[in-house]
Amino acid sequence: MMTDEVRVRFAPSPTGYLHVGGARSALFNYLFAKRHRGTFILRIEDTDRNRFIEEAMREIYESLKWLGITWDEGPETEGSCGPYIQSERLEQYRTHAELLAAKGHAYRCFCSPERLATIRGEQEKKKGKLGYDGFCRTLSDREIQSRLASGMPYVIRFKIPSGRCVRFNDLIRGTIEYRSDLLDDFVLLKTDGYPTYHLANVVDDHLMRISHVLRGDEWIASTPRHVLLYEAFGWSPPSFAHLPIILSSNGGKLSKRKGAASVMDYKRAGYLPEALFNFLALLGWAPGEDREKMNPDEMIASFSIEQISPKASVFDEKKLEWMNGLYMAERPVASLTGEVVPLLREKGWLDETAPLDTRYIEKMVLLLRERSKRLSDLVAAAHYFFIDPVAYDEKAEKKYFPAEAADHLLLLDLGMRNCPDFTRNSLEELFRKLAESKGIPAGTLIHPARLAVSGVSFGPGLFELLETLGRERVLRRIENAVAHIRKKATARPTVHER
RNA sequence: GGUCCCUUCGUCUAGUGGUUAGGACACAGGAUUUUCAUUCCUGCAACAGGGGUUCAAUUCCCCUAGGGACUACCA
Repeated sequence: MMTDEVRVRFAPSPTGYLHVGGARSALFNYLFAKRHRGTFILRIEDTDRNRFIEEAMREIYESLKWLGITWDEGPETEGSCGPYIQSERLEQYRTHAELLAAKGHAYRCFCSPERLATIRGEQEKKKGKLGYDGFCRTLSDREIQSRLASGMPYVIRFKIPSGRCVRFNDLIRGTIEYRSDLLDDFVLLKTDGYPTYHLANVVDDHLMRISHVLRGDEWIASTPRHVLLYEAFGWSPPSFAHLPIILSSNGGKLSKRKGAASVMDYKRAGYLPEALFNFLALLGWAPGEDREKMNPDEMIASFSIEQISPKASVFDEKKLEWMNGLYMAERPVASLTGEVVPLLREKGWLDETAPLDTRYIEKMVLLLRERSKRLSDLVAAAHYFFIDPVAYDEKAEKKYFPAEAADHLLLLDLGMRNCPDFTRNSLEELFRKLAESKGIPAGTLIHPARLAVSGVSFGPGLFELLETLGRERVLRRIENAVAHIRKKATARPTVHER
């Protein structure tokens, strides 16, 4: 090793959206790089032309940026080891595959997909070892030349050495051993000239001087192949750490069908990026000291691979909700308002022809923020700030809209009409005094008033709510409610309720 | 089938050869409040099972069970 510089990479393949499991891998790489003042690299592994999805690259970039995970080298930022998109490095892979062939560590294989399927079928029947049988290993030069001359398609396979014990150290689990005889001669370069993951990964990690490979634990079983590849090239392998997967609450994989799976799903569900960042970091990693809510700098300061658990963890959305609530509470109102406005527009609650009443929306956000766990909850609770209630919650109406409530509301209407400044304090004074003069509990006025202005029986403190809504809206809604109650009262005699 | 990985409250986890096995989320109860939410108390709840090693194992070793990954010209 020339240097002990930390260089890590997140290497997704653009086959779809960025899964939260992938995001967590990216996050751990990021935290580790920052912890050691190293370099975090983004590399796109697009060597499968069949599964490539154009849209996916953009979604990956967008998801990472939204989460606040920025890369030091990679697409869009570049760096000294580019290009960082594998389809732009095909020459590199071909050269290296040929190099291995020349050194006797690899060979051309002309076996047809049909033959491969046949031997595979037989192996399955015999329940023996699966994998390529090495048929083309022993082709003579003459046979190879004649097939090449006739334009027969071929792949380049790695020649697995026999009788070897392949050992590597996993920073999270310790030593892992495999017998090389269990491995088959895997493909390095495909018929179409693209490399397989194994080749591209090893070549790039070496060329990009990657010091630590932190990746999903589905790669454990492939690691001995990679180790053998490094050896064949004469390179020293990086350190490895395999991260456990993230499961859904039912113990299975996290999937779109069972709710959310991608980073953008969580954005759409109303979560804040800093909350998801914090939550994801704590899945499989714990800094000790019972600390949970941490900002990125704190996480970076205490991050270490040794503290990562080898155990798969369940994504507990309830806990994410709780944590999101904490971040909602500390987000500045102006910032939260910026997040909420587009969502209100989607709902069609904002008058697009009028100028945006930011002051009003900010006051609303201030009232709703502490009782919302997600942006979507806040928006869901915001309707009556823009739309007059057209109906009232049924149970609440039975409880808070008795016939005499109309008289109470009318008195309040009169009082509020004459209330000099319409602030929470004077409104509260008005309510309390009125209740006192009528000899009734203040709640007898408060509850019907809340229902009248909001249509529901819960929400912010009534007086600040009234102040925020403003006199005009409040009086209009109170009068609507009075009319509603009176209409119901006169209708009642003709209606037999059960 | 083969190989490999994993196993502390329901969930995320801390932890140690001798602890009342700690915290957080969730859940339940209570306090506060004009409602809801917040907040604050309190409670419930775990070392997968079986063998060893040891004066002593949740902790070290082995086995079993359960879960998972890989076993492609996918990553």
